[in-house]
Amino acid sequence: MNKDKILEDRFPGRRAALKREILEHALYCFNELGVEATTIDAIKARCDTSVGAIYHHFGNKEGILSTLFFAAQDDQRQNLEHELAKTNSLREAIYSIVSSYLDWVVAQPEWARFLYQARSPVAKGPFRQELKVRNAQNYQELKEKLLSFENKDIKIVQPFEIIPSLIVGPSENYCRAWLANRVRTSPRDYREEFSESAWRSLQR
Amino acid sequence: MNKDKILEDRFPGRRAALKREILEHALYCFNELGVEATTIDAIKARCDTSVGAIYHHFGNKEGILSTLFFAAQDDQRQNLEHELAKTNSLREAIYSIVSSYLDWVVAQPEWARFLYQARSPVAKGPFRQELKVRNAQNYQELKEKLLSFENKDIKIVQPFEIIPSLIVGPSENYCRAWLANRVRTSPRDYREEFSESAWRSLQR
DNA sequence: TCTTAAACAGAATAATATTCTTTTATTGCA
DNA sequence: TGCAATAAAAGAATATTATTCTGTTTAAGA
Repeated sequence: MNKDKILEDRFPGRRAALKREILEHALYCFNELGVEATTIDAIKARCDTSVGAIYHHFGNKEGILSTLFFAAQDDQRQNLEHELAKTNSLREAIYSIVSSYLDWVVAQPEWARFLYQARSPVAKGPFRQELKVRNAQNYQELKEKLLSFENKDIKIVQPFEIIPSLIVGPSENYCRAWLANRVRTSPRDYREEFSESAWRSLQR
Repeated sequence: MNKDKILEDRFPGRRAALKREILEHALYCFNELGVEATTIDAIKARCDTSVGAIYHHFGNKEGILSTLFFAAQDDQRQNLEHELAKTNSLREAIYSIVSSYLDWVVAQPEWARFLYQARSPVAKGPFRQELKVRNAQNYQELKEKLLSFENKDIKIVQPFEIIPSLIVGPSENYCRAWLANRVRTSPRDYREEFSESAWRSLQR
């Protein structure tokens, strides 16, 4: 299954089997019950282990949460990077960013749901610094990539800081709605619409 | 001060003074420490009251959270409704939605910050049904308003379910970034850019 | 095989949320 | 005004949950 790949890629081997097990069930609990309502006991019960094992691997609840969060974010970023590398124009890049975002959410709905709800706690918790660094890095890489394209013909909105919001804002908003069952249609079905709209929104 | 108006409008009178006091300080704690890390004791200490008083007014922690959440959401919605009522064309409506959103966030940064971080917990908690109903209502009203405008000349993207995401997605994304200090420039400074971009993104 | 470090278990403790009982203040009404 | 009746508030008692600690087992490398 695809879901497990995110964990197996990052915590490989027989030795980390329980670690992956705990993470998998913790993900389920966080999504099902919410972050605060998920107790260590509930996770323990679901994967039939001990508090000792959980605390050995993660230190505390925040540790489980952050491990999951960074694993998900990293997978999403890798996916984007991979798709973005193929592009050769700004227009292609926009399409690639939007499409890979929508595809990832649809392929990993549980991870995506978690990513949305865990951001705030992680941003406030003991790993906020790591989150900041990662965000800054991702932002820089994206900026360099996008600015590397020459644009003779087309005028793009200024300044750069609003551009990421214009590109992914609508897709993100729709994906949240989809994951919360407020809309039914899969985000993938709107790849064209969101890509083209993003592209139009950038031009001036 | 403006901040208090949200509470005074909804919990008026001398009798509710402590209730407002608790809410005000709880808002501060939730934003400062995060929802889960905020203890009843911390709130109690900050407004120099007793656990009995807190539980008398709100039942439990979730009650405080939900009361704050719905107060904020309601104020934001009222603001939008008020601005939207003045409009007479689709284009005006788009501008009004975007502008009132940006203005509200800038006017009430603490409430906006809270709204973003409290959505998930409320959606999972005992008030999820009320949240659902409110969302459905707001969605219906917006839909009716937007579809009420005739559009002879301009073709708009289909179907309707992606339109709200196209309109507010970018603004929302940017406001989040601003409240997290990832960007410096006030969202208000980009009223024109976000309004025009939204409008362009809708046309096909 | 032996040593060492990691993995795991579960009882003990600490922190936190919630309940319950009592006291005090406020309102509505005779 | 005075008198229920109800709401507000306090804080001790309890229940729930997170975390620590100590001991035991397991696996890897020498």
